[in-house]
Amino acid sequence: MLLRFPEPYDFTLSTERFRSFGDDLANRWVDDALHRVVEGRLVTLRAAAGGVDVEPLDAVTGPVVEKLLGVEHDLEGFRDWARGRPVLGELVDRLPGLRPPVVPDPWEALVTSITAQQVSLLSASAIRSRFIAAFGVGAGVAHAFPMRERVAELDEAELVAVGFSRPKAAYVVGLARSELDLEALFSLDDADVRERLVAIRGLGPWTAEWFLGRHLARPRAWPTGDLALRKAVDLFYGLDVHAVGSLLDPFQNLSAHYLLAGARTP
DNA sequence: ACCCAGGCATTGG
DNA sequence: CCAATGCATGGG
Repeated sequence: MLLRFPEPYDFTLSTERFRSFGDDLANRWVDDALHRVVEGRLVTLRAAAGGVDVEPLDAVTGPVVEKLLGVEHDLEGFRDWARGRPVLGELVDRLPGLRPPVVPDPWEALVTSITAQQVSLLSASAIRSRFIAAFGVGAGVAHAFPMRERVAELDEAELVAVGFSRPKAAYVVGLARSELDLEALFSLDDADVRERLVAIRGLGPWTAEWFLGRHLARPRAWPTGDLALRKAVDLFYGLDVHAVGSLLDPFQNLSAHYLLAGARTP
């Protein structure tokens, strides 16, 4: 069934991330389609004229898929704002229809970020897939991301066995066992979200900022510590990432995604 | 055999 | 308070 997005929307461009950095078993790119488990059922997303072909599309999968595909981003506002600007004006023209995907689940977003700390995204996705294969429930070509409750019961050694460093294994198990209500974070403002996250061991400024950007889709998220973003900012502006952040207000989040995508495909 | 890759906590000055 | 260090894997 067709899920429509306002034009311009380019599914293939928007999902390029999954292909260039390695998908994982919970977000699997096979046969020109993205596969993900939603409430125990396999859902398949494929490019289609006018939007995305989603199978099955119903009251349960619809909202998750819309969130996954970045429905919360104010892409129209961003494009209007970018028009006539030196760098982003050119990037929105060069990358029409790029609507960055969002991690639909907060627990998955945080664990995914922990796996990606310091190491290459390719290496992170390899480790993550072994983790998902071991502790997530399979449903055809994809697996559900391992549940927080399950991970809370694991021994750290079980995570080390799939490739986590010892510190990261402790971070993930500690987060799972923590009192933090991840679903409640969406009602807090950006500063309070950062504060709550950074208070947990293993979640630093970089992870908190990508949580704002990639899970909550907050417009001002701007991960200044991100190595790739620093390089992209230097490439396009020749300026420090902090200085550029204020120039991009209030569209830092979409700007970051466009700068990163633009730097990848010159 | 190196070195780097979309961090973070811990330790030592 | 800032600099140095360990971490584990995948790719070059």
